[in-house]
Amino acid sequence: MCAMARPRKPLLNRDRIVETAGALVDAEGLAALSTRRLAAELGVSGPSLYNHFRTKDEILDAVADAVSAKIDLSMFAPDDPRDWRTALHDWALSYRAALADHPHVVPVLAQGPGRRPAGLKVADAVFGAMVRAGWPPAQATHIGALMRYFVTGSALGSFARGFVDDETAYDPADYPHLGQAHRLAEHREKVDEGAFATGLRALLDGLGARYEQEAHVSGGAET
Amino acid sequence: MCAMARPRKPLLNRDRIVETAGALVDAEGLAALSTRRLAAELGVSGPSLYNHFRTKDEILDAVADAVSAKIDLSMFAPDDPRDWRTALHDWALSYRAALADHPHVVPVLAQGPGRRPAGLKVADAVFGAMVRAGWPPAQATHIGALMRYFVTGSALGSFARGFVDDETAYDPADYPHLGQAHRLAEHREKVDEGAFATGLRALLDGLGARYEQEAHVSGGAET
DNA sequence: ACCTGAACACCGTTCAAGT
DNA sequence: ACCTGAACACCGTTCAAGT
Repeated sequence: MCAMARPRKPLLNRDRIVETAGALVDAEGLAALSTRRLAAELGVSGPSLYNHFRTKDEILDAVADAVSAKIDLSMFAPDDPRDWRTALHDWALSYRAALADHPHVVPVLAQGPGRRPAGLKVADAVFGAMVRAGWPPAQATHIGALMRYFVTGSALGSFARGFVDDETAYDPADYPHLGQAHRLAEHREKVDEGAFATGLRALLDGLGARYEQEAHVSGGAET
Repeated sequence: MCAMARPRKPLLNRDRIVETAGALVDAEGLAALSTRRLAAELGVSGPSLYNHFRTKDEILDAVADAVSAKIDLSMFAPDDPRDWRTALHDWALSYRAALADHPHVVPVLAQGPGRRPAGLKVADAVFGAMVRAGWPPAQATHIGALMRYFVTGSALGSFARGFVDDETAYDPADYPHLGQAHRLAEHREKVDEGAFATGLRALLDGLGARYEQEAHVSGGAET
């Protein structure tokens, strides 16, 4: 056959690597992503990847950022009609949906944006919108942070999936109130979505009360 | 020297393994925990660990459960005077403090209790207390879940640490509102604790409003 | 510039062998 | 029962060599 060294057309590029890595992580989890396995999937040898990324972690960062890029930020645009409360609500749903589609990537995203462009765009958009709505910068920072806590926490640890689907696992003598815990696995989605909806509503109600109470009169822009 | 095969007194036991593994993870992170490294730290050879744990993951589970065991649950005791709102608040602080002491273990804990006894005790206590306070079981389940989302989310991704301490990292053309983001690393703790306090307060205020609104009269089951 | 195979220093786990 | 060294099938990454 032809001697393999450098093809005239590159076999690899960053996009193809990120796409394949993402598919692998989605299908089999973070542990399945090894440079050798990924390279095999791409039809090249392991070290080839290092012509396009400096480390495996950089590949994983790019995969994570591709997930962040799917989060809807339109509600934070200056000319969007939604008030800050509705904007946060709609954003949280889109945020959670993006992570729920790629649960294995959540541990990476939960660590914060770092230098990932799409992750930074998200942080920038929510901060800017909250300040425009009248929140003091310190509070706007807190809101961005606490929303991330809640959304990534909910996406990372599906509550119901956190219990084992095995009746004998939860001895009533040890855990008097967990009699039905193994049943959680059955209606997993309902529990997770219910808990998320309840928490989001409580969070926004609580923030709303604080907003009104603390009289955010504007010296400049107003709602 | 003496031929090494089986000492009359076992060199290893589960507690010693878990303790050393926890110290290693705390000091150098999850990636530093390898069976060979851990064994070396314990003065034995790698395979010895398999006499006490079936897999490395089981060791990690035990390390995580030791962290859960440090969470204060006294506020959920039936004879404790604290109302449900105060109990949730105090519990959240203790919960977060336990995780903050062992940040590298949080990704494991965030996955849910599984079969870990201390993790299950936590879930059992909060669920029991919420039902006793008058919440319908479905809502009590949601409360346990959403509190875990928020606390693990906050412990997993320190918001401020999620940004890079490098002024050039955040180009104002790309992120118009992140001008001071690199400064977050400076007052890291203040930001993280402020965001946590703001979120916890909003969450409890929101739940409180819902509790009153939905008339949880005691004396029997309620919708 | 971009790919290769060989090599280095690691992994988790199994297993027969020792006491 | 509990530890050992050897072995298996893996890792991430470096590097000289090829085109």
